[in-house]
Amino acid sequence: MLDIKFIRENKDLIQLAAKKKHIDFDVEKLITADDERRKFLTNSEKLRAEQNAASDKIASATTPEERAKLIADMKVVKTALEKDEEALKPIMKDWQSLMLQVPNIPDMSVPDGNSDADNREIKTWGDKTSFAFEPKDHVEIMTKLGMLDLERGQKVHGFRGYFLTGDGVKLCFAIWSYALDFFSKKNFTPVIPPILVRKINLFGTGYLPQGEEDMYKTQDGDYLAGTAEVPLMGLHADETLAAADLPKRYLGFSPCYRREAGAHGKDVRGLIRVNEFYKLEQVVMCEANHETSVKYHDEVNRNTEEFIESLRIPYRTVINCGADLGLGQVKKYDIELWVPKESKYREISSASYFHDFQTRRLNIRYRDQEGTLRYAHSLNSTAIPTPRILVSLVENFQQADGTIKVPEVLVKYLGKDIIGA
RNA sequence: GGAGGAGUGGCAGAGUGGUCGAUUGCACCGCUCUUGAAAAGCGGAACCUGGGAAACUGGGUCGUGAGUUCGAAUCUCACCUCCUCCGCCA
Repeated sequence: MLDIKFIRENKDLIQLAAKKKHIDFDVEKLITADDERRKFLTNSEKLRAEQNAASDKIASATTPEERAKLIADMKVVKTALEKDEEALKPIMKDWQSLMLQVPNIPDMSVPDGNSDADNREIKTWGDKTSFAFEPKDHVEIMTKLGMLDLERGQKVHGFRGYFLTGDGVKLCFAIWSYALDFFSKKNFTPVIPPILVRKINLFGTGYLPQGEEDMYKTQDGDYLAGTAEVPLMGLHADETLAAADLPKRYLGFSPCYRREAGAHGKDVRGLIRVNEFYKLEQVVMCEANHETSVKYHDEVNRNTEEFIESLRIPYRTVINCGADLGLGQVKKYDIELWVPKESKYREISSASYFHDFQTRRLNIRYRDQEGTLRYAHSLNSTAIPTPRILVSLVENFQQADGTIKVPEVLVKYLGKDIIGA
């Protein structure tokens, strides 16, 4: 959500933002609705002022006659007020719905584009793994080593279901433990949040109203969030933080649920796209200025890059183009890992910043040095998702005999240096 | 699942239809006194929002939303949260 005053003063910017993000939004419709809203609001405030003044007079009326007269007068005002407020209701509803559709403005450095194919590569790291043998894909490798059972996963869950078993599980635990140590050193506070959340948190983070289709909903009206970002942003909702406590750095660990409603034909095999997975997620709330946001954006993205580098998996980093940005995102980097069997880079991480788009919706503020209350800035980035990371990990580290060499940094967590030996 | 009780400013805690946006205490800020501090005294101070260059000024906010009323922190209803007891499950 943006400030309506800002929107009114910068409607061209908003319209351009919508265009760049390929979002269908007409800013003029909002301005018109806002004009209406203001008109009725001003009128009802005037009537209320009248009512408040009369109310004092009624209280101090000296004679019953005077009192009766004043009350009779006020009945007329009351009727007018009721009429005005009745008219205001649909206008407010329309206005609020439009306000939730206003896109945040992408940064200048965000490239134009129509889809993720237009994301701009800004960095590559490591050499694409070469093999002296015909490499296998992760499904074959993991199934043979008793790490993955897709067939039974589908029996139990259906399409996109999977069982991780044996060393598949142990490898996940090793990655989680390593990630916990790694990110704790970067001053992140680990958090296991509720992932079953109230609707309000999803509106606050910008996943609703637009993302309804991609979420699982319970019979109580709660939702299973697709990322720990949602509860971690909700954590400080309606709070005023101490400026001295900023930035807040949280490392969330949670299961994630995604219906993948718009992706039925995509990635139908293996562990790339599943309905439930686990993810460690970085969330940062910082003071409200652009440079600070940019600084932490680079920091969280770099954290994940470093983590991947320590695993020694080849990757590239891209700047997402306009069309690949969410409603509230100002800028986003994706990190993509090399998947040998597919011979392409696949997304593993997404780092974005929002300015005060989320904190405004969630009412997360702090008092700055001048004592002014300000909405904090928020950003988040994947730290590491499992089991998706296993796809690249096992494919890049597979050996001719079908075993997997364990990345050096994970050896002490897994307790062995070869899987399948 | 059933039965009760409660939600008021940073905290504690009054207020049960009208000068209440709210008594009071603690904490906080300024001033006086003091070599300095403490203590004491005096004064200030909630948040959101419209208008205004500013002074200032209108509206809203007592968990949330709706209702009754000329008027609601106060009455009614729904919801949320917390507490106590009973039951059930682990």
